[in-house]
Amino acid sequence: MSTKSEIIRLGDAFIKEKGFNGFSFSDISKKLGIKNASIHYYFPTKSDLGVAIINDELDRLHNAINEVNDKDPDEQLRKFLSIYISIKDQNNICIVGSLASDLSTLDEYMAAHLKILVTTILNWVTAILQNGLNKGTFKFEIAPRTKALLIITNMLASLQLTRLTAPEDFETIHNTILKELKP
Amino acid sequence: MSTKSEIIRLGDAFIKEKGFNGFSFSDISKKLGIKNASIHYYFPTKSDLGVAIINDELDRLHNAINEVNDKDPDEQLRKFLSIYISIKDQNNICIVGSLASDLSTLDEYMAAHLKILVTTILNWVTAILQNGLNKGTFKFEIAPRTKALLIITNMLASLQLTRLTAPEDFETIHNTILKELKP
DNA sequence: ATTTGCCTATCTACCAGAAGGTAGGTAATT
DNA sequence: AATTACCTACCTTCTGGTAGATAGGCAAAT
Repeated sequence: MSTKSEIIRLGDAFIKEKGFNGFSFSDISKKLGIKNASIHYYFPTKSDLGVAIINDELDRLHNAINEVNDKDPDEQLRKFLSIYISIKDQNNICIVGSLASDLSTLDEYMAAHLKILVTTILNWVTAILQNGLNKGTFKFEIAPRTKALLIITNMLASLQLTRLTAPEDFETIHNTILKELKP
Repeated sequence: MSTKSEIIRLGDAFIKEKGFNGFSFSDISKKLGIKNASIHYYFPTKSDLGVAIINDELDRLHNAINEVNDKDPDEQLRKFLSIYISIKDQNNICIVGSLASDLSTLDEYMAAHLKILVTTILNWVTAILQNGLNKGTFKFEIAPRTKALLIITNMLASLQLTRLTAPEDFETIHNTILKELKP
């Protein structure tokens, strides 16, 4: 892997572990065995790195969306939920939750790209739910967009919260979401 | 108000606005017109301040719990939800969500006190829901503790997320939670 | 075939400011 | 006399960031 993509990968991991204000260029350069200045060569400012990390996440999200594009809504939703499961397995939190928490410390560029990421997720889940409702795969009484917001907030905050409650709570929430959608 | 409680009040506000790693002693001292060293007089370390802020939140939570202790479950739940509404009105996020996001950068003392705060909230909401279920005020099919987790995660993450989606989303989520509990 | 020159990816060395924190002093209050 | 609530002055480490050097690779011009 190239140095540039290694920097993005490590920055992404640090945001999920410690938050955007919780890591420094030194944290990355020490792990890679390079100097701080080499990171500035690829990313002039920390915000430039932040934007690159968000765009990288957006790329992977688009890949995930395309991967299950022609599958049924149940499988699509499971694909969505599996993203959070793998974050939980690493004892991290989701990048959206991490950056949204620090929103007022981010500059306009990072905020704008974060907004695109959030909108993409929300639109994807809304479409999955709408589709599942039409096909009879899912059953719920509220607007698909609202249901999407409820499910996304459940997953996002359960990553943050269940590190402080019982270890099995995350899985309980995950299973309950699927169960409650069943017709 | 005493300087000490002003420091706690400002620290609390900064955590909700910028996160624990997003503010410094200078941010507080400048706002209060005192010197950094004066904050260290009351709180030797930043973690000491963090613990005091969490304990202060816990005090206010206990007050809120006692305030509606003999009211019906519907009013108790509205009291709980009103806490998030007033945070939203200030365009901030909840302190639990903020600190839980930065969990791995907090020391053991802050983490332990944060855990107490989370547990207190979860137990309170679980009790409200259990009570409402017994009395027929609420209707839901899952375990009260699980339902509490779902509602808390909805509120917590919607504060973070809805700053990036549509402005009315927060209120929609709030109203949906109440509506779905109706028998 | 060799020189010239530019591009890439790193380095060394440095900077100003902010971070959290400490030591010791002082003036007013109890 | 002791305590409280500040202050000045200072320290160390870390922060994001900059300037300029270097060494290798490629590629066109001589």
